[in-house]
Amino acid sequence: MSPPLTFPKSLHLKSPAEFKAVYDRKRSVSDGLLVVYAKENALPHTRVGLSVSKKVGNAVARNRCKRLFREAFRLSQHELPVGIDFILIPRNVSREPTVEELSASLVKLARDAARKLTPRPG
RNA sequence: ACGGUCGGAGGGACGAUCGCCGCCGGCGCGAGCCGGGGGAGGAAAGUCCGGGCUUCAUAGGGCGCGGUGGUGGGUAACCCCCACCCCCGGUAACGGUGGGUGCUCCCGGGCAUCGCCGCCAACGGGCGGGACAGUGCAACAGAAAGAAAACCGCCAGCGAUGAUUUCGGUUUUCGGAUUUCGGAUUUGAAGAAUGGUUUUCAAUCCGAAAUCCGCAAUCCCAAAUCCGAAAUCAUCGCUGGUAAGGGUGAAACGGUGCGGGGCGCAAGCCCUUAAUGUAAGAGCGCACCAGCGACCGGGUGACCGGUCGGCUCGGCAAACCCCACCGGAAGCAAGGCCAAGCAGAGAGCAGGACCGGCCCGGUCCGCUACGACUCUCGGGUAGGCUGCUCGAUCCGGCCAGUAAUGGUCGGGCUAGAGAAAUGAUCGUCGCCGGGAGCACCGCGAGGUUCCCCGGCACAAAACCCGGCUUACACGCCGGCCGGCCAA
RNA sequence: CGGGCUGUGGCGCAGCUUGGCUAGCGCGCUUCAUUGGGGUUGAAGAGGUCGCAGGUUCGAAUCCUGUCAGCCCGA
Repeated sequence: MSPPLTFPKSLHLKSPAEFKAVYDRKRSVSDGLLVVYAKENALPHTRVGLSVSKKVGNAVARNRCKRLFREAFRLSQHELPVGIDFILIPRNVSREPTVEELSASLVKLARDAARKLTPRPG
């Protein structure tokens, strides 16, 4: 039995202070689709925030981008490391990616970021 | 049916799975769970206007600043909407013209087309008050750019100069000499270093003028020079008149047309009469058009129509400005409430604070101190709720009104997020474009169905409304006008 | 939400207030000369819908209105 694939507001990053804390941790990884910032949050779950600039397009294009990001996070949240805050930033504005591509990219980048947060000596 | 033009409404549908944000009901101490139902637009956009709402004070007067500007309505209000007035633009059609081309014949027309002009359908555009309140602007060109004159020109008179003609008068006509001037030739000299070339001087020849001498010397004719007078013409100057005209320019005290006949030398008189006047020359007279003013009529009004007068006074205020009207400011990050936090300290002032351009004026607190207000400093810091969607609301009927819109009756509740929801992935259908063939219809061009591929716009609430503007794939509907065909 | 600025050759700017004078300056570009060649230098030349649309005016880069794009500031 798989756990529910919900995405309530408690899993959102909201305040500017929370965003600033994640950025100040300065741990980021990226590929052709995404830039991911990460920071430990000492909570029993993972949270996520979205940062989509005006370079993406008008309001319709930005909303579309954020919805795709949220759907990718919702569907793959149980494959991600626990207890970390992520910020997702889009790259490669020219083409709209699919949810499957975003989920695969997000899982890979989240695990890399988690490894960067807790570097194993040796 | 075609063409032109203007406008309106829409702008994917259904289903499955997994999700997001409110609401209602039930269960649960609670976290939460279950069920039901709702969840972007015509422009939500740009933020260009106007309001509601909130706070400042219940938003008052003047100045300043800003805005609006035909008239009459509508509205909570408006840089909005409706109707009308005026001006400008305007294609087709129509009429005119006869420029180009083609065809035709009866050789000059006809027809077709293109061009130009006029009148211009629906329609489009207009920050559409005021230029005898004032200050300004108009490059270049032009005599002159706003005020009436100056200037050119024309006319008259006077003067000067020159030319021609006429008249009158003086002198001369042959030869020689001198001087001056002009021309030609060759020679010589000098300068520029030489040659060439050129300049100057001298010599010779020719012509003209002045003076002198000789001859001739009576008159006439002719010619030439000079002087004087008159006339004409040309140029210049002065004075006076001026009422044609002045190539320019976007624009120059408006434009077009006409001005008869008879007698007489003339002045003048007579006739139909509108037909006069000057030394000369029309801005004179009349008619029409434009404009102005007065009166009459119509319209609530902007304004329109008619008659008369005969004055003819330009443009730009989207230059400053003047007039009329309107506008207090800030904005939901407005504003209100709650919880939490070790919790204050010092100073200033008798007056302080506020009305956010200035002044007047006003309001509140306090008036001799347990208070009000302001400033500074230390520590700490964290937010949450509300405002938040029932409203100039939506749908339908009826009534008033040309319309915008208003009234009334009935029904409905229709998103409320907050790092910000309204979605993601599929399936079926729809629409558009393309492709290939099977089948069917059709003589044929072609059409219908099935199959495959691609596409389906512009754009997302952020307190809420009314407008404006801009963007928009695709089809749908309607109004108005035009000519043609038919009736 | 409120306020302001800019748009002119390929690039960076001036001209706008007060409408008319040739739309100008620097760099760049092209050609020619100079050089064995290049640079430098000199001479000549090309290149501008003045963001777009409409209006006012005799006349608009300039004035007015609308619109598009970009930038900045404040809360």
